[in-house]
Amino acid sequence: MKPRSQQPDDQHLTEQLGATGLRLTPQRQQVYDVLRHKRDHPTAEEVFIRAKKSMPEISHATVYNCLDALVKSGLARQVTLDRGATRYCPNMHEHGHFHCDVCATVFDVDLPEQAMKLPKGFKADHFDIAIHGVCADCAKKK
Amino acid sequence: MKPRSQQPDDQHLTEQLGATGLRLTPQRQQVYDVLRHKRDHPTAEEVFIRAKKSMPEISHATVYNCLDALVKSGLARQVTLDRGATRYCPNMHEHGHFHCDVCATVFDVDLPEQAMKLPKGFKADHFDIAIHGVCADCAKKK
DNA sequence: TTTCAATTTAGAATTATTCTAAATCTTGAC
DNA sequence: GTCAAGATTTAGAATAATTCTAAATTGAAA
Repeated sequence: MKPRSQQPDDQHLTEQLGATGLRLTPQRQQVYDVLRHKRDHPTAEEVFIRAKKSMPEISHATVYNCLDALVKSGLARQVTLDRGATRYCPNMHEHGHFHCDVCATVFDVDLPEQAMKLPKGFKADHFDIAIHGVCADCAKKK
Repeated sequence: MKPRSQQPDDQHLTEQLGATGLRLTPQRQQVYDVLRHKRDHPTAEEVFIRAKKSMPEISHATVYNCLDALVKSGLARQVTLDRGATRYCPNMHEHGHFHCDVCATVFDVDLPEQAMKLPKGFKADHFDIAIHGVCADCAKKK
Protein backbone atom coordinates (compact mmCIF):
# COMPACT_ATOMS: atom_id res chain seq x y z
CA MET A 1 0.00 0.00 0.00
CA LYS A 2 1.34 3.39 -0.96
CA PRO A 3 2.66 5.69 1.77
CA ARG A 4 0.22 8.51 2.39
CA SER A 5 2.97 11.07 2.00
CA GLN A 6 3.28 10.16 -1.66
CA GLN A 7 0.80 12.11 -3.71
CA PRO A 8 -0.64 12.53 -6.22
CA ASP A 9 1.45 9.64 -7.47
CA ASP A 10 5.19 10.12 -7.16
CA GLN A 11 5.74 7.03 -9.20
CA HIS A 12 3.80 8.56 -12.05
CA LEU A 13 5.80 11.76 -11.80
CA THR A 14 9.06 9.86 -11.66
CA GLU A 15 8.06 7.85 -14.69
CA GLN A 16 7.00 10.84 -16.76
CA LEU A 17 10.10 12.82 -15.86
CA GLY A 18 12.30 9.77 -16.31
CA ALA A 19 10.93 9.24 -19.80
CA THR A 20 12.38 12.63 -20.62
CA GLY A 21 15.70 11.98 -18.96
CA LEU A 22 14.88 14.04 -15.94
CA ARG A 23 14.70 13.33 -12.23
CA LEU A 24 11.95 13.98 -9.76
CA THR A 25 13.48 16.35 -7.21
CA PRO A 26 11.83 17.87 -4.11
CA GLN A 27 11.72 21.21 -5.91
CA ARG A 28 9.98 19.77 -8.94
CA GLN A 29 7.54 17.98 -6.70
CA GLN A 30 6.83 21.24 -4.89
CA VAL A 31 6.31 23.23 -8.08
CA TYR A 32 4.01 20.54 -9.40
CA ASP A 33 2.05 20.57 -6.15
CA VAL A 34 1.68 24.35 -6.40
CA LEU A 35 0.25 24.02 -9.91
CA ARG A 36 -2.16 21.31 -8.85
CA HIS A 37 -3.21 22.95 -5.64
CA LYS A 38 -4.63 26.14 -7.13
CA ARG A 39 -5.45 25.73 -10.79
CA ASP A 40 -5.63 29.39 -11.66
CA HIS A 41 -2.98 29.40 -14.36
CA PRO A 42 -0.32 31.16 -12.28
CA THR A 43 2.72 32.89 -13.70
CA ALA A 44 6.24 31.74 -12.91
CA GLU A 45 6.47 34.54 -10.39
CA GLU A 46 3.28 33.43 -8.65
CA VAL A 47 4.50 29.85 -8.59
CA PHE A 48 7.78 31.10 -7.11
CA ILE A 49 6.01 33.00 -4.35
CA ARG A 50 3.73 30.09 -3.53
CA ALA A 51 6.53 27.55 -3.60
CA LYS A 52 8.63 29.66 -1.25
CA LYS A 53 5.99 29.30 1.43
CA SER A 54 6.82 25.66 1.95
CA MET A 55 10.31 25.76 0.50
CA PRO A 56 11.90 29.09 1.46
CA GLU A 57 15.25 28.29 -0.13
CA ILE A 58 13.91 27.65 -3.61
CA SER A 59 15.29 30.08 -6.20
CA HIS A 60 13.92 31.84 -9.24
CA ALA A 61 16.06 29.90 -11.63
CA THR A 62 14.97 26.64 -10.05
CA VAL A 63 11.31 27.50 -10.48
CA TYR A 64 11.89 28.23 -14.16
CA ASN A 65 13.89 25.04 -14.48
CA CYS A 66 11.19 23.02 -12.74
CA LEU A 67 8.41 24.50 -14.88
CA ASP A 68 10.43 23.70 -17.99
CA ALA A 69 10.95 20.16 -16.80
CA LEU A 70 7.24 19.68 -16.10
CA VAL A 71 6.31 21.06 -19.52
CA LYS A 72 8.94 19.04 -21.30
CA SER A 73 7.79 15.83 -19.67
CA GLY A 74 4.13 16.38 -20.30
CA LEU A 75 3.08 17.18 -16.75
CA ALA A 76 2.11 20.78 -17.36
CA ARG A 77 1.39 23.19 -20.18
CA GLN A 78 2.40 26.70 -20.94
CA VAL A 79 -0.37 29.21 -21.41
CA THR A 80 0.66 32.31 -23.29
CA LEU A 81 -1.79 35.15 -23.40
CA ASP A 82 -1.01 38.52 -24.86
CA ARG A 83 2.29 40.10 -23.89
CA GLY A 84 2.39 39.28 -20.22
CA ALA A 85 4.17 36.57 -18.34
CA THR A 86 3.64 32.98 -19.37
CA ARG A 87 1.20 31.02 -17.22
CA TYR A 88 1.09 27.35 -16.35
CA CYS A 89 -1.61 24.72 -16.34
CA PRO A 90 -1.38 21.21 -14.89
CA ASN A 91 -4.44 19.94 -16.76
CA MET A 92 -3.01 17.66 -19.41
CA HIS A 93 -6.30 16.70 -21.01
CA GLU A 94 -6.71 18.30 -24.41
CA HIS A 95 -8.39 21.59 -23.71
CA GLY A 96 -8.44 25.25 -24.53
CA HIS A 97 -8.08 28.37 -22.43
CA PHE A 98 -10.77 30.97 -22.34
CA HIS A 99 -9.38 34.33 -21.37
CA CYS A 100 -11.92 36.86 -20.15
CA ASP A 101 -10.96 40.31 -21.42
CA VAL A 102 -12.83 41.90 -18.55
CA CYS A 103 -11.76 40.11 -15.38
CA ALA A 104 -8.63 38.53 -16.88
CA THR A 105 -9.55 35.12 -15.49
CA VAL A 106 -8.42 32.10 -17.47
CA PHE A 107 -10.82 29.16 -17.74
CA ASP A 108 -10.16 25.69 -19.02
CA VAL A 109 -12.63 24.81 -21.75
CA ASP A 110 -13.24 21.53 -23.50
CA LEU A 111 -12.45 21.23 -27.16
CA PRO A 112 -14.57 19.61 -29.84
CA GLU A 113 -13.15 16.43 -31.20
CA GLN A 114 -11.81 17.71 -34.43
CA ALA A 115 -8.70 16.84 -36.34
CA MET A 116 -6.89 19.98 -37.43
CA LYS A 117 -6.00 19.97 -41.08
CA LEU A 118 -2.29 20.51 -41.44
CA PRO A 119 -0.23 21.21 -44.55
CA LYS A 120 1.20 18.12 -46.14
CA GLY A 121 4.16 16.63 -44.30
CA PHE A 122 3.63 18.66 -41.12
CA LYS A 123 3.50 16.76 -37.87
CA ALA A 124 1.58 18.15 -34.91
CA ASP A 125 2.69 17.50 -31.36
CA HIS A 126 0.11 19.49 -29.44
CA PHE A 127 -2.30 22.38 -29.71
CA ASP A 128 -2.63 25.53 -27.69
CA ILE A 129 -6.01 27.09 -28.10
CA ALA A 130 -6.80 30.41 -26.55
CA ILE A 131 -10.20 31.98 -26.78
CA HIS A 132 -10.61 35.64 -26.03
CA GLY A 133 -13.92 37.04 -24.98
CA VAL A 134 -16.11 37.69 -21.99
CA CYS A 135 -16.99 35.13 -19.33
CA ALA A 136 -20.54 34.52 -18.14
CA ASP A 137 -20.19 36.62 -14.99
CA CYS A 138 -18.73 39.61 -16.77
CA ALA A 139 -21.22 39.30 -19.62
CA LYS A 140 -24.02 39.54 -17.06
CA LYS A 141 -22.66 42.69 -15.49
CA LYS A 142 -22.80 44.62 -18.70
CA MET B 1 -8.70 56.72 -59.21
CA LYS B 2 -6.59 56.15 -56.13
CA PRO B 3 -3.09 57.60 -55.98
CA ARG B 4 -0.56 54.84 -56.43
CA SER B 5 1.28 55.91 -53.31
CA GLN B 6 -1.69 54.88 -51.23
CA GLN B 7 -1.50 51.20 -50.48
CA PRO B 8 -2.83 48.81 -49.52
CA ASP B 9 -5.78 51.07 -48.85
CA ASP B 10 -5.23 54.00 -46.55
CA GLN B 11 -8.91 54.61 -46.45
CA HIS B 12 -9.46 51.13 -45.11
CA LEU B 13 -6.78 51.63 -42.46
CA THR B 14 -8.22 54.99 -41.49
CA GLU B 15 -11.66 53.47 -41.21
CA GLN B 16 -10.57 50.52 -39.12
CA LEU B 17 -8.48 52.67 -36.81
CA GLY B 18 -11.16 55.32 -36.68
CA ALA B 19 -13.72 52.76 -35.62
CA THR B 20 -11.56 52.25 -32.55
CA GLY B 21 -11.08 55.93 -31.88
CA LEU B 22 -7.58 55.97 -33.25
CA ARG B 23 -5.86 57.90 -35.99
CA LEU B 24 -3.81 56.66 -38.88
CA THR B 25 -0.37 58.20 -38.36
CA PRO B 26 2.75 57.83 -40.55
CA GLN B 27 4.25 55.62 -37.88
CA ARG B 28 1.26 53.29 -37.76
CA GLN B 29 1.27 53.12 -41.52
CA GLN B 30 4.96 52.22 -41.49
CA VAL B 31 4.55 49.52 -38.84
CA TYR B 32 1.62 48.06 -40.73
CA ASP B 33 3.68 48.08 -43.94
CA VAL B 34 6.51 46.27 -42.15
CA LEU B 35 4.08 43.55 -41.02
CA ARG B 36 2.62 43.15 -44.48
CA HIS B 37 5.91 43.29 -46.31
CA LYS B 38 7.51 40.26 -44.69
CA ARG B 39 4.93 38.00 -43.14
CA ASP B 40 7.26 36.05 -40.91
CA HIS B 41 5.58 36.82 -37.62
CA PRO B 42 8.22 39.28 -36.39
CA THR B 43 8.68 40.35 -32.79
CA ALA B 44 8.23 43.95 -31.70
CA GLU B 45 12.01 44.30 -31.74
CA GLU B 46 12.23 43.03 -35.32
CA VAL B 47 9.44 45.38 -36.35
CA PHE B 48 11.31 48.21 -34.65
CA ILE B 49 14.54 47.43 -36.50
CA ARG B 50 12.76 47.13 -39.83
CA ALA B 51 10.70 50.26 -39.34
CA LYS B 52 13.83 52.26 -38.47
CA LYS B 53 15.21 51.62 -41.93
CA SER B 54 12.65 53.90 -43.52
CA MET B 55 11.81 55.91 -40.44
CA PRO B 56 15.01 56.41 -38.41
CA GLU B 57 13.34 58.56 -35.76
CA ILE B 58 10.71 56.05 -34.75
CA SER B 59 11.03 54.97 -31.12
CA HIS B 60 10.53 51.75 -29.19
CA ALA B 61 7.52 53.04 -27.34
CA THR B 62 5.95 54.13 -30.60
CA VAL B 63 6.38 50.72 -32.16
CA TYR B 64 4.69 49.12 -29.18
CA ASN B 65 1.97 51.72 -29.33
CA CYS B 66 1.47 51.17 -33.04
CA LEU B 67 1.33 47.41 -32.70
CA ASP B 68 -1.22 47.78 -29.93
CA ALA B 69 -3.29 50.09 -32.09
CA LEU B 70 -3.22 47.68 -35.04
CA VAL B 71 -4.22 44.77 -32.83
CA LYS B 72 -6.94 46.76 -31.10
CA SER B 73 -8.47 47.85 -34.39
CA GLY B 74 -8.38 44.42 -35.98
CA LEU B 75 -5.56 45.02 -38.43
CA ALA B 76 -3.09 42.61 -36.85
CA ARG B 77 -2.96 39.75 -34.37
CA GLN B 78 -0.66 38.90 -31.57
CA VAL B 79 1.04 35.53 -31.74
CA THR B 80 2.31 34.26 -28.44
CA LEU B 81 4.46 31.16 -28.55
CA ASP B 82 6.28 29.85 -25.53
CA ARG B 83 8.06 32.34 -23.28
CA GLY B 84 9.71 34.56 -25.84
CA ALA B 85 8.70 37.87 -27.23
CA THR B 86 5.24 38.29 -28.68
CA ARG B 87 5.03 38.11 -32.46
CA TYR B 88 2.70 39.83 -34.88
CA CYS B 89 0.68 38.70 -37.84
CA PRO B 90 -1.22 40.89 -40.32
CA ASN B 91 -3.33 38.04 -41.63
CA MET B 92 -6.77 38.73 -40.26
CA HIS B 93 -8.49 35.71 -41.77
CA GLU B 94 -9.33 33.16 -39.11
CA HIS B 95 -6.27 30.94 -38.98
CA GLY B 96 -3.90 29.13 -36.69
CA HIS B 97 -0.16 29.28 -36.25
CA PHE B 98 1.98 26.23 -36.69
CA HIS B 99 5.22 26.56 -34.81
CA CYS B 100 7.97 24.20 -35.89
CA ASP B 101 9.89 23.07 -32.83
CA VAL B 102 12.94 22.38 -34.95
CA CYS B 103 13.47 25.43 -37.14
CA ALA B 104 11.30 27.78 -35.07
CA THR B 105 9.46 28.98 -38.16
CA VAL B 106 5.85 30.03 -37.75
CA PHE B 107 3.37 29.09 -40.47
CA ASP B 108 -0.15 30.29 -40.96
CA VAL B 109 -2.51 27.34 -41.21
CA ASP B 110 -6.17 27.24 -42.13
CA LEU B 111 -8.69 26.19 -39.54
CA PRO B 112 -11.60 23.83 -39.96
CA GLU B 113 -14.97 25.46 -39.82
CA GLN B 114 -15.98 24.42 -36.40
CA ALA B 115 -17.90 26.20 -33.72
CA MET B 116 -16.11 25.95 -30.44
CA LYS B 117 -18.35 24.88 -27.60
CA LEU B 118 -18.16 27.41 -24.84
CA PRO B 119 -19.51 27.24 -21.30
CA LYS B 120 -22.95 28.74 -20.93
CA GLY B 121 -23.00 32.51 -20.94
CA PHE B 122 -19.46 32.91 -22.28
CA LYS B 123 -18.97 35.13 -25.30
CA ALA B 124 -16.05 34.56 -27.63
CA ASP B 125 -14.38 37.40 -29.46
CA HIS B 126 -11.60 35.59 -31.25
CA PHE B 127 -9.46 32.47 -31.17
CA ASP B 128 -5.73 32.05 -31.07
CA ILE B 129 -4.69 28.60 -32.12
CA ALA B 130 -1.10 27.53 -31.91
CA ILE B 131 0.02 24.15 -33.10
CA HIS B 132 3.37 22.82 -32.04
CA GLY B 133 5.15 20.19 -34.04
CA VAL B 134 7.54 19.67 -36.90
CA CYS B 135 7.15 21.22 -40.34
CA ALA B 136 7.44 19.23 -43.55
CA ASP B 137 11.05 20.25 -44.26
CA CYS B 138 12.28 19.42 -40.77
CA ALA B 139 10.29 16.19 -40.70
CA LYS B 140 12.09 15.12 -43.89
CA LYS B 141 15.52 15.82 -42.47
CA LYS B 142 15.03 13.44 -39.61
C1' DT C 1 33.15 5.75 -0.29
C1' DT C 2 33.96 8.01 -4.45
C1' DT C 3 32.80 9.87 -8.76
C1' DC C 4 30.08 12.18 -11.91
C1' DA C 5 26.31 14.30 -13.94
C1' DA C 6 22.16 16.56 -12.79
C1' DT C 7 20.35 20.08 -10.23
C1' DT C 8 20.06 24.06 -7.23
C1' DT C 9 21.40 28.45 -5.69
C1' DA C 10 21.97 33.55 -5.53
C1' DG C 11 22.63 36.80 -7.73
C1' DA C 12 23.92 39.25 -12.21
C1' DA C 13 22.72 39.98 -16.76
C1' DT C 14 19.79 40.18 -20.64
C1' DT C 15 15.50 40.65 -22.99
C1' DA C 16 10.83 42.34 -23.32
C1' DT C 17 7.83 45.63 -22.21
C1' DT C 18 6.01 49.73 -19.92
C1' DC C 19 6.30 54.34 -18.03
C1' DT C 20 7.34 59.27 -18.01
C1' DA C 21 7.53 64.03 -19.10
C1' DA C 22 8.26 66.97 -22.66
C1' DA C 23 7.67 67.84 -27.39
C1' DT C 24 5.11 67.41 -31.60
C1' DC C 25 1.20 66.81 -34.44
C1' DT C 26 -3.50 66.97 -35.97
C1' DT C 27 -8.07 68.41 -35.86
C1' DG C 28 -11.77 71.32 -34.76
C1' DA C 29 -13.46 75.76 -33.11
C1' DC C 30 -13.45 80.50 -33.70
C1' DG D 1 -5.09 81.97 -39.84
C1' DT D 2 -4.74 81.20 -34.94
C1' DC D 3 -5.41 78.78 -30.88
C1' DA D 4 -6.62 75.06 -27.88
C1' DA D 5 -6.94 70.42 -26.78
C1' DG D 6 -6.22 65.85 -27.14
C1' DA D 7 -3.70 62.27 -29.47
C1' DT D 8 0.66 60.75 -30.47
C1' DT D 9 5.67 60.49 -30.56
C1' DT D 10 10.05 60.68 -28.53
C1' DA D 11 14.17 59.28 -25.76
C1' DG D 12 15.34 57.52 -22.43
C1' DA D 13 14.48 55.42 -17.63
C1' DA D 14 12.26 51.96 -15.21
C1' DT D 15 10.07 47.65 -14.50
C1' DA D 16 8.97 42.92 -15.48
C1' DA D 17 10.13 38.47 -17.30
C1' DT D 18 13.43 35.41 -18.26
C1' DT D 19 18.08 33.58 -18.80
C1' DC D 20 22.87 33.02 -17.54
C1' DT D 21 26.76 31.99 -14.52
C1' DA D 22 29.85 29.80 -11.43
C1' DA D 23 29.96 27.52 -7.34
C1' DA D 24 27.73 24.39 -4.33
C1' DT D 25 24.75 20.53 -3.54
C1' DT D 26 22.46 16.26 -4.46
C1' DG D 27 21.65 11.62 -5.78
C1' DA D 28 22.64 7.51 -8.17
C1' DA D 29 25.88 4.33 -9.91
C1' DA D 30 30.26 2.18 -9.62
